[in-house]
Amino acid sequence: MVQKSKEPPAASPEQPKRRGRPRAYEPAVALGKALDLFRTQGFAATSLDDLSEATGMNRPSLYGAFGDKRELYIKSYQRYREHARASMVEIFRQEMPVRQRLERIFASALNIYLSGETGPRGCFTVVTAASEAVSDPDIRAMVLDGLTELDKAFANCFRRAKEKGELPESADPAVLAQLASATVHTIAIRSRARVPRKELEAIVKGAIDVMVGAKP
Amino acid sequence: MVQKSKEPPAASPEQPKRRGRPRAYEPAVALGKALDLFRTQGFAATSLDDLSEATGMNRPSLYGAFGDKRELYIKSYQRYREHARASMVEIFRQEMPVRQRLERIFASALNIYLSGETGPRGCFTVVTAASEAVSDPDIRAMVLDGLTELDKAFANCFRRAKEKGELPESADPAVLAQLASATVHTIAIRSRARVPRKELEAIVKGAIDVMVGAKP
DNA sequence: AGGATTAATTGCGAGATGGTACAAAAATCC
DNA sequence: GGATTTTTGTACCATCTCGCAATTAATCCT
Repeated sequence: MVQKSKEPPAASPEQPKRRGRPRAYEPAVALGKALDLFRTQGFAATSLDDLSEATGMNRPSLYGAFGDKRELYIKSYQRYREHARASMVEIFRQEMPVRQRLERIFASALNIYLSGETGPRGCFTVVTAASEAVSDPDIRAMVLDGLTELDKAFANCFRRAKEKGELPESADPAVLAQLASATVHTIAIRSRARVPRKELEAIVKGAIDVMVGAKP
Repeated sequence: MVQKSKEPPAASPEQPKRRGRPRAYEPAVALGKALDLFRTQGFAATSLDDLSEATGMNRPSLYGAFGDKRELYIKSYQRYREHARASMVEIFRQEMPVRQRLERIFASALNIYLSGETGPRGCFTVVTAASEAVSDPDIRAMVLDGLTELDKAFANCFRRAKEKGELPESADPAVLAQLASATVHTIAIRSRARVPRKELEAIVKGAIDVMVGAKP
């Protein structure tokens, strides 16, 4: 049991005055705990007991709040994506040189991939692609969407840079974007093999140099 | 049941005259079937019943021949690596331009990743990295070794090219190698999301153009 | 206060899971 | 032919799996 206090959780901004017995958990933090587990262990290796213990909810409550295990996995993944997307939007808000923007994106990715109490957990999209995506069409569609979203973000980045004259006329934003995505994927995989952060950062630096030209 | 014939399997070249009851299966093909399953479903999602059915061996035989599930997984992975390594060696045997060698390597990877009766299965190293590698140190070490081996092969490829004057003096074989590995990883992941072969080939072509210069 | 409403808890059950014990079967050796 | 060796087949076990029904508890509304 983890979330267990007599005090009801800090009321959310607008409280729709829920009737009945108040929840003993906060859905958002419970979903976060579930996400943590799924990210590290994967779908099949995570039992409902694991989830129950981590969230502090017992099985029926989990079921009532999120549906069955698969639905919980999907909701966890959606939450993960929202978080990643928010970081991305933040990085794209202000104007800056391509190199700096790329550095920020990769740094953000590394922070996400290397976090974890028991060790790096990598990218949830990659983890899902490597497991459930082959057998579950719905999950596969979400993964594909995640991959595409990253490609588009990078393409957007390179397109802007080209418009500003930061890249040569010959540069193809789509190709560079897929190289950048590939770099994200490779560090996601390597991080799970416990490749040290320094090495991952070196990979990122090398990739950026190739993509936008070595720093003068 | 799959392997079931009265005739004993074609005697191996040197037959050490095994005593006792002859096997009803051929270890090599059984391991291949196990590998197929593990590659598509992953370790946790593959049950001993699945393995038993696929290999045509019942559980006690499986256990006797390969040890428990984890040992079987490890042996499957080693077999996968041996196969991949053999393809690589073949490609490195004869002299050829960098571009051509890269094209061959990536084509070989695509063939491996896109094969599978029920759909593409991707790269077993990536699949393992995304699942068991975080929790099992031995398996993690094998995965790390697999990643490193690929890096080295590509580095070797670019080093040779540079010596032959195919690449500018400024080219860094190690950096290019990691970009090439990243490309392998990204197509491994995308293949599991059922990205069509054409798109994967386009990604490969774009990456090669960036790495060794666009085709004149 | 009392009913309505919502959530938590207990505990169950049918089935799958990984692993093993034991005896029957099929080959070789003496 | 009988002993020996190795593999197979059947059956089993303890554990875990997911999901659900029934019950209890806490709050709101009237």
